[in-house]
Amino acid sequence: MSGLADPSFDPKPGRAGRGARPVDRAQAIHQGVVTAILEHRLLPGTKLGEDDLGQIYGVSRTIVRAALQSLAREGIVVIEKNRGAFIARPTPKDAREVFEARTLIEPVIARLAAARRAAFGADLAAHLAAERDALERGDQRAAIRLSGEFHLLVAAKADHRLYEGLLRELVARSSLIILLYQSPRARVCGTDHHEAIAAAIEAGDGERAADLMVHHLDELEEGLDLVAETLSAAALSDILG
Amino acid sequence: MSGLADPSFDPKPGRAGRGARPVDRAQAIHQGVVTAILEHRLLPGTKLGEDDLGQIYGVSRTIVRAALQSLAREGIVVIEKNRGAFIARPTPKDAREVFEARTLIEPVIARLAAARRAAFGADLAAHLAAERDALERGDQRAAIRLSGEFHLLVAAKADHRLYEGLLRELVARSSLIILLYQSPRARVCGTDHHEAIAAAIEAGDGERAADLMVHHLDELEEGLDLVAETLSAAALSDILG
DNA sequence: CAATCAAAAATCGTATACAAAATTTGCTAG
DNA sequence: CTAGCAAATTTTGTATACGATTTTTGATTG
Repeated sequence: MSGLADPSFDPKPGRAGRGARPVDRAQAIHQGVVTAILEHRLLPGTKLGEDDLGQIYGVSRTIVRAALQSLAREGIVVIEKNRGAFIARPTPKDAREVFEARTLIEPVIARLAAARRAAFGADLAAHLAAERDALERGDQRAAIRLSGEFHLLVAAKADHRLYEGLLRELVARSSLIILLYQSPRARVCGTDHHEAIAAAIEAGDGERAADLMVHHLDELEEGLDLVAETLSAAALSDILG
Repeated sequence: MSGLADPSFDPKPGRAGRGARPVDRAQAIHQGVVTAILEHRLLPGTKLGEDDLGQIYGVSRTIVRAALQSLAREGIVVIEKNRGAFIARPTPKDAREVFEARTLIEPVIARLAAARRAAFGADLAAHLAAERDALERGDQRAAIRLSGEFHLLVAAKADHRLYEGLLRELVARSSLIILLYQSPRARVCGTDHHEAIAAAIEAGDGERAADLMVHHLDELEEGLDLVAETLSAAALSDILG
């Protein structure tokens, strides 16, 4: 039906026509696509046809267009003139830039979160429990998504809107990067790092939290194989050759 | 005709109907608004009516809408449901966040630029000349805009797309912040700081460039009066009371 | 049988039409 | 003269229509 891969495309099924709140439909589509990316259900290169999305969400192309443009500005979707919208394929350079930015910003976020730990509920603990649970249940998709959302949760606690919004974008892009470049040997990220970071934050030890965060990100990046210059286009012929 | 202030609204006049390249019209509107903000011709709170902009640029509301959504995502325009789009009014907290982010990112950018100084033309020198010239001519608007563009020029030299795009957003927001909060005593920024930074970059001294950049930003921020909690809404009644 | 090219189908870009909401205007009453 | 309310106007939200571009299909030819 669409582009390179079709991972049984179905972000946020059956959510249409609810009476609760007719919130911004474009936002709903945006959210649905991002979640699908976070769960590795939408793969890089997948085409997002305007009519397709419109039909899935029961809205006109006008709304879909707004959502796609929004996604494009975040760099997780690429719009090619007169050709359509596709899930982005970050290049190795993109990947390095994203991780460099995260390594710069996230320790700062961790410090801020640690400084405001009074405002915490049991949110962090609850999240970690959910992460562990998904891992034990073998729910790979939820585990991957939750792993990314941990970072966003910390950012939310830091009470810094700008950093939070920026990180949201970076995490989504990271998801695509990991999907494209994670080397075979790299193990699925456990919750150990997250738990250690959470502990430092809740102890109010900002420096330690920041250090652990940097270490965590470095290890994540080391698990990538960013030499494959064009895994992108070459892959298909390699697989089937 | 429109909102709070109407600074003889006219971003990019008479540029329509050129034959050169019928590039993305939404991009043109975006650019026009940003430039107007950089030149302090568009003031915070100004309403950007869809029909108004459409008429000015000779396009339908569809295009205008795309541009406004793009501007809104960058935080320099606020869209209120069923009320329209307005130039944003950054709060003091917004202002602090923006400057904190700039203080975090720009020294890194300066280091990157210094490391790649081989790729420089005489761009930096030419820009500084333009800045000086505008200042001597007394062209306040050009001077303010060029001052912001200096930072973007350095970022462009750093060859880091992500940081460059992010800084573009931060600089535009800074322009609004300065307009809203610059304390009366703060002198108009001269070119001294920029010249020193440029010199360090061209000498390949990344550390010095980074230090100077931080110092420059700190001084910029110190020139702001961020205590006025609601200069925004209160101002009008204060002025006329 | 492979390659080329033209017609057909699908998809995007943009303008416009209509409904919903907010703002403005103008009238009336106190 | 001011306050409050209702009609009229303006403006935004969304769907749809139509032209332009790209992609696909299928036939034709070397």
